[in-house]
Amino acid sequence: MAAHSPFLEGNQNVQRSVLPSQLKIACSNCNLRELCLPVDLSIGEMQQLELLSHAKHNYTRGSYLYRIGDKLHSLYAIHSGSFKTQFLHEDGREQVTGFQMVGEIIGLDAISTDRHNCDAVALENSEVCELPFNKLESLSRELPSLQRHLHKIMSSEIVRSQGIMLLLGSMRAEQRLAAFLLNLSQRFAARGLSPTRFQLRMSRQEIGSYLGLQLETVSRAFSHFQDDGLISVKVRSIEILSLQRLQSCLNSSP
Amino acid sequence: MAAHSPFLEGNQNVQRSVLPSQLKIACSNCNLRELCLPVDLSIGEMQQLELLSHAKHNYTRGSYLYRIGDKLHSLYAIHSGSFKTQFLHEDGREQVTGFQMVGEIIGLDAISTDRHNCDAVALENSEVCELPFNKLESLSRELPSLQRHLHKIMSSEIVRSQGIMLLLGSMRAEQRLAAFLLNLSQRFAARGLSPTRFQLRMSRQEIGSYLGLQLETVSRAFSHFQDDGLISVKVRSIEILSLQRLQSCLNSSP
DNA sequence: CATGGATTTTGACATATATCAAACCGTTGT
DNA sequence: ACAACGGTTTGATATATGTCAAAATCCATG
Repeated sequence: MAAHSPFLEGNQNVQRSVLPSQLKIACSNCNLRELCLPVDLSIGEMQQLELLSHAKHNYTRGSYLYRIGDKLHSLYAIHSGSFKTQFLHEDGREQVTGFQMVGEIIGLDAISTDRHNCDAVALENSEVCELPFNKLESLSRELPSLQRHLHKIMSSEIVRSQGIMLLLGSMRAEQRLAAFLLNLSQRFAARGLSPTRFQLRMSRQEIGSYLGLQLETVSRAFSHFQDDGLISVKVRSIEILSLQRLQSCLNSSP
Repeated sequence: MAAHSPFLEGNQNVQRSVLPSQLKIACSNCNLRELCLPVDLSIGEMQQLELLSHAKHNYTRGSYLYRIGDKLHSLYAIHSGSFKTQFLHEDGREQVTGFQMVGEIIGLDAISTDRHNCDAVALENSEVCELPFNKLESLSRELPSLQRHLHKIMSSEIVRSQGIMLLLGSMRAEQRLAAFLLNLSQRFAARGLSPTRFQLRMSRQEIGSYLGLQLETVSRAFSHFQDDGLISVKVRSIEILSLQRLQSCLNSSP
């Protein structure tokens, strides 16, 4: 989706040198990548922001970060690990609406109603930084660049959803899976991780739910890609052998 | 989706009485329903907000409010008429991502990249109020309730998209159409218009694109609902005969 | 009021994906 | 090491929806 700029990363101290046009920082206690990186803040402002996110919490695989109906207190910046968000259908079935990884912000769904509209579940043991939403709002009233960036994050989420609507509405199984893998690839790349070899932290079931497919169809699509030499999968480990050829899967006509 | 509260509507003058807890207003030159209604503003603040939206523009059926790639200048409050938003696929096909009607805000997709990520096309002759985004941002820095509400509007859009993901990912043709009609019904109801008799301003093709179906499938679903006595359709005119029975279509298992 | 083009409906058929079922792993715990 | 269990793969079949084609209807225009 959105192009990511290169960045520095680390867990060193708070003080950073301010680089010419783009402030490159990593928060002392949390990689607030999404929230901080493109924002052009002074060091003093950064410190204010960091004060926001003093609380870091751990979540074990399968535990809930929040549940449908929970009151909105905070947004969360994922410091390590990953989550899924899911709607719960009246009739019991669930639909995965997204997978979130390191550096992404989770919880935006709750702002409209003051209550969370989906569940967020840890896919592995994970750490999140809590960003009390009231404080975020008041700080963004003082810092126009933070305000703008908060708006951008929300708008990105809208654009992301629209991309998935496109995927669900007009792509077939293998195109969907290709799009999904390429999206993961880009997100790993943007974090300086390998864009071709990574772990799938979610089950075939969850991938299927996200892509509007049955788990068997997902499995078959994986097998097919493998037979065609596009990827090499071993259950949860995947290597993309040709990003280019995978990309060309997206442009098949019907 | 979100519950709508009752409201007053009209094109009278600016001055309004402030009701106990909820300010109920209609802007003098634009029904900024989405933007104003749930916001608890003083009359002075209201006037500031109205100053924002002095520009009202007309769009004829089929004309573009904005196009993919256009620079973000403003959000738009629909004063009359309706629009569709659509993505354009690389390979030329388009996917409708939403239909917007009176009182709704359009343009939120552009904030993330400073450029519009979809086309917005008038479905009929329509009027919009322009809300320069810079002014909206600076005003919302001064007015916390406006800020909060702007956030809510964006978040609602996120939740709306997630609802459509659910629809596209796990409902079949007739369930999708039922959900679509019920959603329209609610939105008409919230505007004080008939929830059971209204015009469909979009083609079967556009409905299909939005619902991830072919136009023939949409047409067949309409016919089927009609045969079952749930609705009465005559091309673009529809009457819902039993909201309740239509609603029960949503809960069929597979 | 008649004509022509676009939209919608209906039909027959093809196909992608769902569904059901069984076999195959990989992991966990005893 | 073995058993037990959940997740995954693979196979056979069913079905909802897509596709193609023709007829019917609507709507704009002269």
